[in-house]
Amino acid sequence: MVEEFFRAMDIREIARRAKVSTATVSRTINGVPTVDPQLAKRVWKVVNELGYYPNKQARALVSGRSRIFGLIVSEITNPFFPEIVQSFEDLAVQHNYEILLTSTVYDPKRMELSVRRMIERRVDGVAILTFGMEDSLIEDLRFRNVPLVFVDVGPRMPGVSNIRVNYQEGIREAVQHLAAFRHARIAFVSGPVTLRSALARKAAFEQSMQEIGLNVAPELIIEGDHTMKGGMRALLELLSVRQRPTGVLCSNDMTAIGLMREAFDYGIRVPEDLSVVGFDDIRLAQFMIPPLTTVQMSQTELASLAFKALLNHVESDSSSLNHTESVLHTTLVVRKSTGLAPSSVVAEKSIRSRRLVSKTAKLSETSSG
Amino acid sequence: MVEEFFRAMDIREIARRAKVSTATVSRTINGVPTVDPQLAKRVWKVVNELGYYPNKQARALVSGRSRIFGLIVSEITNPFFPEIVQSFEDLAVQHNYEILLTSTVYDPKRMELSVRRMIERRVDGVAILTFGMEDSLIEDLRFRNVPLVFVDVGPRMPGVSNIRVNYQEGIREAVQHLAAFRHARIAFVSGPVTLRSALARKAAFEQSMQEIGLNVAPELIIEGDHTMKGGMRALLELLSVRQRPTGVLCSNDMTAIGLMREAFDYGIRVPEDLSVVGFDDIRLAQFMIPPLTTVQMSQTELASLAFKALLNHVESDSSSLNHTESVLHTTLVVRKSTGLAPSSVVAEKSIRSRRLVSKTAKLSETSSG
DNA sequence: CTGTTAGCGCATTCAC
DNA sequence: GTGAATGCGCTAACAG
Repeated sequence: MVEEFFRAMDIREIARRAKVSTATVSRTINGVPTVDPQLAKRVWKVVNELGYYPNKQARALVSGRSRIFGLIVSEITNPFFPEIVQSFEDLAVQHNYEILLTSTVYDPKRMELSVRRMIERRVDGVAILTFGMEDSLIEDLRFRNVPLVFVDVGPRMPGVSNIRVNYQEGIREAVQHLAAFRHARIAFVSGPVTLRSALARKAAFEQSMQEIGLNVAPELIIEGDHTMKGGMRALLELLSVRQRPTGVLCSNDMTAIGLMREAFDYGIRVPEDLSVVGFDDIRLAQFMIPPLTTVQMSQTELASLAFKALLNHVESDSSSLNHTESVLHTTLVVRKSTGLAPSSVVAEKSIRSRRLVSKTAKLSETSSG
Repeated sequence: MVEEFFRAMDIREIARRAKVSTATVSRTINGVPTVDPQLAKRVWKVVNELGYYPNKQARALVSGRSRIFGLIVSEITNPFFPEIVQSFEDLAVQHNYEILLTSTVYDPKRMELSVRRMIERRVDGVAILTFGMEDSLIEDLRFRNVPLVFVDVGPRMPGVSNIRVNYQEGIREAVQHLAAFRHARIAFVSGPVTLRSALARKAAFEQSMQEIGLNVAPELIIEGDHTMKGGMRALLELLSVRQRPTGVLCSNDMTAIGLMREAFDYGIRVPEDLSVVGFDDIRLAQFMIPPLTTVQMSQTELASLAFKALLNHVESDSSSLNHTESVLHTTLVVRKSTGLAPSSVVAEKSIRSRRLVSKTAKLSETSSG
């Protein structure tokens, strides 16, 4: 059997074979109701037989809309993002959009490049989830009328929507949960102080403590960096403090995970010796040992709010001059990394500040060195 | 100050302002060397002043190449993938490509839709990382001359490249590592039997055991499903066996993590009571408690091989009729989830098959119920 | 070396 | 209700 050689199919070819004009083919495919059912049937027949798929590049060119939304994240490997990307894609599929995903990997050049790529592909809108962006880049986008949506850090201007996160709610719950468990010395491991979102979490912590008359000891406020390593370092700092905390709230889950990991190495049991609370509720949190109690900031909802905001912009006639402000709530999810505070005597006793060195540990160091 | 209203910039506008033809603008921007430096300078000046970015849609239309590579994964939230996506994007940026990421979420409809989206956007190639794909869909792609690259499961045909994974290497290392630690009863938790890659791992395990004269007990071969839940279930099955294993090799890291999590709940210590080895070496593995010994299958290298294969196809003149086969090696990374086998007496003693129920646990169940 | 012209594949006027 | 013609923004002939 001789296979027919591949010829790039186009609307013209369909038209020829269906014996109609290209305009009719276009109308049929796009569901314009004024097409004669007879002709439409002929067109669909040919389309299906030939497996014709319209060229979206061409469509975009003539229609002026690419049906692509940009999604800028700081790093896909940050466990906070995959969940968002997945939800965002689900919505994109649903609305017949494509998503152009780029990551900045904390590199200003890369961030600039991201924006450039978005513009060159003529995206219909951009969701920026990097917790910060240069004004000049925002200007680049806005100058070209590209609708934008930010989380937390967006400017209040036409064409730019914002999702404000209510950190206070969840963090207050976390602090009160700890207090209910008799914790009085509660530490906080912040994110990088350069991040507005990190600062907001810290402020929420401090306020929540004050609300219930708890003292926030300065030596119990540690600056982390939202990484696991940062969490590990934070635990070390906390160990060196004269009077140790019995509970600790972390600015994100990765920090909490790193901190728990280090605690394990030092023989500090969670939650018996130390209660740990995270923030974000990444999927991983529930699979930690023990499962992490954390403040949930729904990634699904975040994605949904962002997508809807963008969609709203492109669909509104007012040429994207509107601007919405939505708010994302946070709430505590209690799992097993928090428990009753140890009495201070017991606490001091049970915290053995020596590394557990096993044969296995030694072997590992040898084989990796 | 009155802002100049935005006018869609195009090559014609640049040409007018620089007092040259559109062809010259095009040549300049594309670095064609035969342009008079004087004119080029004038063009660049205008381009920079106006912040002109070429429209890639139009470029793609006329050039016939979109400079987009498709990347189909099964689920972005599977920790195995983000690392790959990141590496793939790094390469894309480097080579001036865009990536169209879609996930199939184990849904045939969605898989079909993925392929359709790829075709409609006229991608220059597709990397398929879903460990399986319908022949008819492959045919759809190949019929349109879209270069493809598969991992493990690709057909051997022109225009289709394959990355074969050498599972044997790493798994043999793992088995021998366990054997060196005096483990004789070693269990294996497989992936879904419908997955070729899972089957290959299991076969590699069995062969590795036989090579060193170790018996593989049928009751110690458990069918998992590459999820954490599956790992949890697997541990339960292993507990019910008359003579328990002292070591277990899992078909992927998620399984190992779930298994360890369940072991924790049952008071089974890793590695003192049970040595656990994973497969994949996802980033998370090193942050487990204890850090997971696992067989590494480099995600970075996988991404690189895939990208290069695609690039090779589009750059070769032979209209993508070539076909490469590359191999991805695997190797054991020893961390702390493996140790000396307990003597069988000790093993039975230390495995306490009762759930640890604490007040915290109760609280958690209450608050989530 | 530069400018003019003709499409790339499609949606959309405008006549009929 | 349908078709012929125009143009989206750009590159690649082709002349000059």
